[in-house]
Amino acid sequence: MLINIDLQANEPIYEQLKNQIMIRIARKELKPGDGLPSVRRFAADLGINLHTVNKAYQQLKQEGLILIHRQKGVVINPEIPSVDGEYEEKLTRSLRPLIAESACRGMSEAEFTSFCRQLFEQLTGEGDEN
Amino acid sequence: MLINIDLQANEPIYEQLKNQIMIRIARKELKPGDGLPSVRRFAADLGINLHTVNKAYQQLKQEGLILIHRQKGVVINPEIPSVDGEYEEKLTRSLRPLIAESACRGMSEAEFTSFCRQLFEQLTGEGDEN
Amino acid sequence: MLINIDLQANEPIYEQLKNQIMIRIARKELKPGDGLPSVRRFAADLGINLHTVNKAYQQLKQEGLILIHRQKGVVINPEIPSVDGEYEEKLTRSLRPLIAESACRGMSEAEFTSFCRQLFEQLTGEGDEN
Amino acid sequence: MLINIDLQANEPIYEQLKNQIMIRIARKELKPGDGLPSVRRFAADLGINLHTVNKAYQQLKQEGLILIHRQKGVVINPEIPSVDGEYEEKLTRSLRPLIAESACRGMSEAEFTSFCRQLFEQLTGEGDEN
DNA sequence: GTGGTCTAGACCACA
DNA sequence: GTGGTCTAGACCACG
Repeated sequence: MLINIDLQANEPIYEQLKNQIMIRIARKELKPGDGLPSVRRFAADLGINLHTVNKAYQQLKQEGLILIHRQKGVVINPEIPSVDGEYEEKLTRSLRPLIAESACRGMSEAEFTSFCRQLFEQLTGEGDEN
Repeated sequence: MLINIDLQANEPIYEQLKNQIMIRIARKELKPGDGLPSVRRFAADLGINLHTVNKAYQQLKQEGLILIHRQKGVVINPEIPSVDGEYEEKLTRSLRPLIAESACRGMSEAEFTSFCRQLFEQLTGEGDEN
Repeated sequence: MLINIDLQANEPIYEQLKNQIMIRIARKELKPGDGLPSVRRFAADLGINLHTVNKAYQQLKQEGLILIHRQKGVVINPEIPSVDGEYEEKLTRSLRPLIAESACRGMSEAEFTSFCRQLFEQLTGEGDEN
Repeated sequence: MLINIDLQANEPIYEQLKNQIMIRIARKELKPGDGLPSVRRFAADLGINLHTVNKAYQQLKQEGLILIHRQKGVVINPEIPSVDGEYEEKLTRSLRPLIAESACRGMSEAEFTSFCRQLFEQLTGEGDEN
């Protein structure tokens, strides 16, 4: 579990943690059923507070990406819920301002989607490195 | 200047303001050289704090989207700086977590880029719809 | 806002708080749009920690019962979401064990529903006292 | 004894066990005098900890639903105590928040009691369905 | 040992 | 002054 936390960043630590876990799931470095460290263990490893890890876990749990299992501890949900209307709405709200600013700066639709495609491949592709 | 501010949203008000102005620029409802209301005027119109409008303006200025003249007031920058490395970095940082979560939920690259394309068109095209 | 917190009870404090607020909404002592104290104020009044109040508020917000408003602070949601399938499921999960135990002890269906009816009236009825 | 334990659920395992046993009693699948597996046996069958089964049994015993004989093992109490004031109090404490939340969401008294009636029938009637 | 809860005290972004 | 975030340290229920 190589996770890099930037304590100086504006992004809250629990958000960084959430995002890096999601990236690892997308990249299949973390597979459904895989275990995650306990809050205490993870907090110690990362040098952050236990509550901060807990907050990240709680949110991932609520989004259906992980399960908090009474015996096995924390595991990646084997059945991550697929995209629904609610998620599309949320995604739209996040994406719209980014697209707007890019358009302001003269990016064309093709350039923007190509930029996304690149990032997507970079994130999920070459998954066999692990 | 029809601006909708949602005081309940998690998004800070100054961000909402920034985003809506950028959307209007992208949509060409606001064209280079067009004027924006004064801080005081805008704050009064929207029923929000003067400092909040000011914060949005300052950030838009720093990103090069608007110019603040001491006398002529606030205008859309006729020469909005195009995309540079710094902006691409910022965009990447924002986009990556969104892509990661979408990938986790089973969205394919094609679906994601198509989703973006749709939003892009909706935002820039047919600007008279809203 | 007369709220009684029992620090000795098994029920977590934030749950007690949540429940008492919901009871007051059901009883129309708190009406849509009414304000609730700030977390700090409420915590001081109740003699509990600010985070405990915050936890109760966050959960009420997520259930759609309150709004956390950027200016006005915390208010009762004017449009509390009505019962949906998800809520019915949750209600079923809570109710089933209670019904099962009551049935074990010989309560008939009529007795149980009558018991509920009484409680319901006691909770919502005589609402004009305020 | 088909018992389903959900290790991911928020509900403690011993509670799940207690509830499912009570449901089976209510449904007359378990009749007064019927035997239950020994703690060891049950724990092994369910793949859970021995202490967990024991905790469920102890609570059921204390509530008068089962008897634990040193020799004859565990049996359903032939004379389950009927509803008393203490139980009514406990039931009220559990029911009140559920009623309050339902009322908040616009459920009428009739709807709530009808919901309960349905659950009650489903639980006690037609016991051979599951 | 695990997560759940609570407390206390601190800093920051927002308005 | 408000909520949002983070830290630290503590106790308890659960398994």
